[in-house]
Amino acid sequence: MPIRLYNSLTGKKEEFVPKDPANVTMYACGPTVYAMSHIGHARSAVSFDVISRYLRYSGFRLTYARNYTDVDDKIINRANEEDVSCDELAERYIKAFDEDMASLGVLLPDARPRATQTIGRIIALTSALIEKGFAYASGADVFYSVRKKKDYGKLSGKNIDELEAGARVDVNEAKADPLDFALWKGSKPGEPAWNSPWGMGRPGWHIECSAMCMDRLGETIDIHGGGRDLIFPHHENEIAQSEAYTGKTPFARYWLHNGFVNIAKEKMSKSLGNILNIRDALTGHTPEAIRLFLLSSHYRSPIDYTQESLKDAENAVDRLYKTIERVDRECPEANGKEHRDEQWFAPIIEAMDDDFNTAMVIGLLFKEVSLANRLLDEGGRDNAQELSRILSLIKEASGFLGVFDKAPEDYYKLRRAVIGLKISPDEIERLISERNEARKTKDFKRADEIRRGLLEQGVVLEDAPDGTKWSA
RNA sequence: GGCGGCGUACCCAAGUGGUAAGGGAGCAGUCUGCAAAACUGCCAUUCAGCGGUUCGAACCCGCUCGCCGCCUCCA
Repeated sequence: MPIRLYNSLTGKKEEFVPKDPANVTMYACGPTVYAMSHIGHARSAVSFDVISRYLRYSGFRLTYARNYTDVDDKIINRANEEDVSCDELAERYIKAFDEDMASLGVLLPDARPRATQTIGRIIALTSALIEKGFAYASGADVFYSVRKKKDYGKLSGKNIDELEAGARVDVNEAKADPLDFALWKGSKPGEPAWNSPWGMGRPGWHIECSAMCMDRLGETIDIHGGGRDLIFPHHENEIAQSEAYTGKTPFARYWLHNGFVNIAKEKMSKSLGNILNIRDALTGHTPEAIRLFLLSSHYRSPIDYTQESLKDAENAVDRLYKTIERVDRECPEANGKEHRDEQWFAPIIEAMDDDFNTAMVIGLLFKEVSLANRLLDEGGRDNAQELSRILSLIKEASGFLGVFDKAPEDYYKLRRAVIGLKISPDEIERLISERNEARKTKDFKRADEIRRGLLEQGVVLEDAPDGTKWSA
């Protein structure tokens, strides 16, 4: 079964046929590093992380690049506000972004180019576009002329005349046409600047991605991704300038765009003050819960972040690890045996092949979790074969989902740290013994008192046939 | 105004032509000293509404209503 994916360029789900299956290329737009990254950045990164993992899982040899845009108006403004250099500011937020991604289990892309390290290529591209007649210098600025390429608008479905009528574009006398966009901007004193044929200056917004992309992956790539909002103007402009430069169409064979994360049904925005940083989301929740939350909907759908939806994800992760732990305990012989069964795994592959339908995969996994518990209730050891199959299945899927890949005890350790459990495991064990003494002498009042006390501190007790278990 | 998307149970969410996955919540039962967890059963004759195509539609077409995104920086 081939992979099918939704291509924003054609508006259809298409079979994925890479240019060269032995060397698949993917580029995802990374953050502009001027502030802490938020849950929306996390969604984009997690989506393309899963896609890259799955392409590799499917047998493609993939080169995946994700950039940092580290020169930009917003960075300059912020750096001025804080009275630090642009480099220092960018460096700080690149580091923070990397840390956030690592905690969410996002693997490092093969290449992580920075705009400021690709200036030579940007200048070369800009010069070439002028030579080819697609761009023009105006003072110290260089603009791309959108009307020069007749298929401008093919990604976003816009046409130039309607955009013109929209009149929401800024008026700039230096431009021949209000819709033209800057490839190169002459810099004011104090701004980051590089020497160029047009004087000291810096790149415009869209050109850096074309440059980094070509630099790392070549003139035609297989997959180009990013958030939905980048379709216009960013990706539209990337297509225009790249195709004008190379003369090759298409620049990217498949365009993939992830949906937004809304906060309680509202778009995150500075004016609403509802931007949820990854770090804030990470206090009080395990990274795995956040990742599961993000993967519980299809990557193209909008999702709504609420306290409750996170709690749901948290419960689901707990349920899964609790079940794995139970299998380990009640049927140890199920563990360790690799039991890859194509037949049983087929529905999961089918779901992933269908435009990376992680929500479906998660549904299928939880069906297996229910089955595992039922088998254990019926007498685990008789079902070792079946249980080991389920364990293998979860392990296999966790490889590309990036969740459910820990040992249960590691997960619980992390969870205790996240919720800030004050009481020590030793103290808990001591109280459990005390309670079990009380239970033996039928002093249930005392026993319940201890249980209630622990519950108030976030510790839940379970009296199982083979002893009392606790969890946070 | 232009372009695009969405509307599936109390909540979240798959399913896109063959008769409604999964999770959470809730209710009842098994187990338990009581709980918790797990399991079992119940919980959408129906997929915003109305028409149409079809042997058959949540899935295709048309219209209506509602919500949202992009068109300006944005993941």
